[in-house]
Amino acid sequence: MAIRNRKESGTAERVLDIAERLTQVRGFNNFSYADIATELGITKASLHYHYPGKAELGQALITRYTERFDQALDEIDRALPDARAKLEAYADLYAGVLRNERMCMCGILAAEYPTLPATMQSEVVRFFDENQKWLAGVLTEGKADGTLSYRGRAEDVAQSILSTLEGAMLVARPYGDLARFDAAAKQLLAGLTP
Amino acid sequence: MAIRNRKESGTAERVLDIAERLTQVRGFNNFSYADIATELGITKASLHYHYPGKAELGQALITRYTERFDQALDEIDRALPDARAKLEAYADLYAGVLRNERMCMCGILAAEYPTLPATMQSEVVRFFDENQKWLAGVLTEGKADGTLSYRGRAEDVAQSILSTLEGAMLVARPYGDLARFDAAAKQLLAGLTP
DNA sequence: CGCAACCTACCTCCTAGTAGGTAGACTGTC
DNA sequence: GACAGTCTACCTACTAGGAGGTAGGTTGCG
Repeated sequence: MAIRNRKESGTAERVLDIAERLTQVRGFNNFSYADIATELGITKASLHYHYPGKAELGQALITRYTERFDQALDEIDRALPDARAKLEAYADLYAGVLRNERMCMCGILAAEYPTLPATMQSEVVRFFDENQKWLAGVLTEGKADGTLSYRGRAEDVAQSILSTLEGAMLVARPYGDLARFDAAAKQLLAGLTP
Repeated sequence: MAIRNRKESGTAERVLDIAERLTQVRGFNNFSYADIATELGITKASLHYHYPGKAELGQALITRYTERFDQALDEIDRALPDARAKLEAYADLYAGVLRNERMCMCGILAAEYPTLPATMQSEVVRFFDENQKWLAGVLTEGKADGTLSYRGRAEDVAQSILSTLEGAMLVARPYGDLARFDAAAKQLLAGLTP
């Protein structure tokens, strides 16, 4: 296959790479088309060719992010034996984002939520929903295989886990301190240990 | 005392009221001097009389917020008998903010952290530090009076509690669902029950 | 008077977005 | 194989509007 996959090497995708980083570091409202254009070495007008408006760019951003996250969850499901190991890998997914001095994209978009275009808002909620669904599945599995223990509905515990990890990222970033995140994650896991 | 406390009824304070609400709903970068001026019925130029720049306004915002939060913590300390009740009241402090469809100010500022003026950045960290210090005190007290139980250092658990509550607010807001926050808070408390 | 608290009238810079054009690669037809 | 038409990916040059901020004047009160 000599045909280059445009999706992986083309300008449109490189725009997303830059916009993704800027969003995760500064937030969706705190970078401009000019920032991307300068970094890419093209003009603002060319950006509008690829993404007619910032709303469309934003939607493409979340869609790709969610897809990749889903893939990562699939890989965890395939690679790891028990529910507890899956949960640890999930927390490490978040730690990895923080290691790059970024915040979870949907976490930062949640902070900006009321200012986002409607299309982006529903995608953010969908991201959280999917994560919680996956987590609830892992929790149910963990109760069955005996590697996890909790009281109440799996859905509620899943919400709580998601909240804790998003919050831990949020608070850890101003400190620039990964240990801070790890402490919260460890505490979380400890609370689910049989 | 016929002397009206300017700090409580004057324009400067009303500016802070509006800026505070706008910050907690939309973020510090997502409102303008014009927004405040329009709502207050004065001109932008007058705002600059009270707060020379947005950085100064922002600092005044955090300072007042932190002061009030500290007062609330003092009241909890005075009014409530045991550590567990204090912790519940602390979580309810957050729920109250969410009930007003707001996010914790320092939580939303943490999301915007890299874009904030340096003076505001250190105030945000100070807010978190003070909260964690207070929480660590309550946790130590709870271990002594037998109303709370946890493993590891009180400081680490305090970090974890703060993260969970901030995260629960962050995630609950897009859903406009207070129950979502309560579920996470309840889960948190359950994990600290002896 | 003197000062606090406002005002009008501006400025500069940055924002997303648009209009219209172009080089060059691709495609279909004779 | 050549030419016409079309498409992709960019460009220059521009717009309206909004951001924070400033200079200097006015008003009313102790």
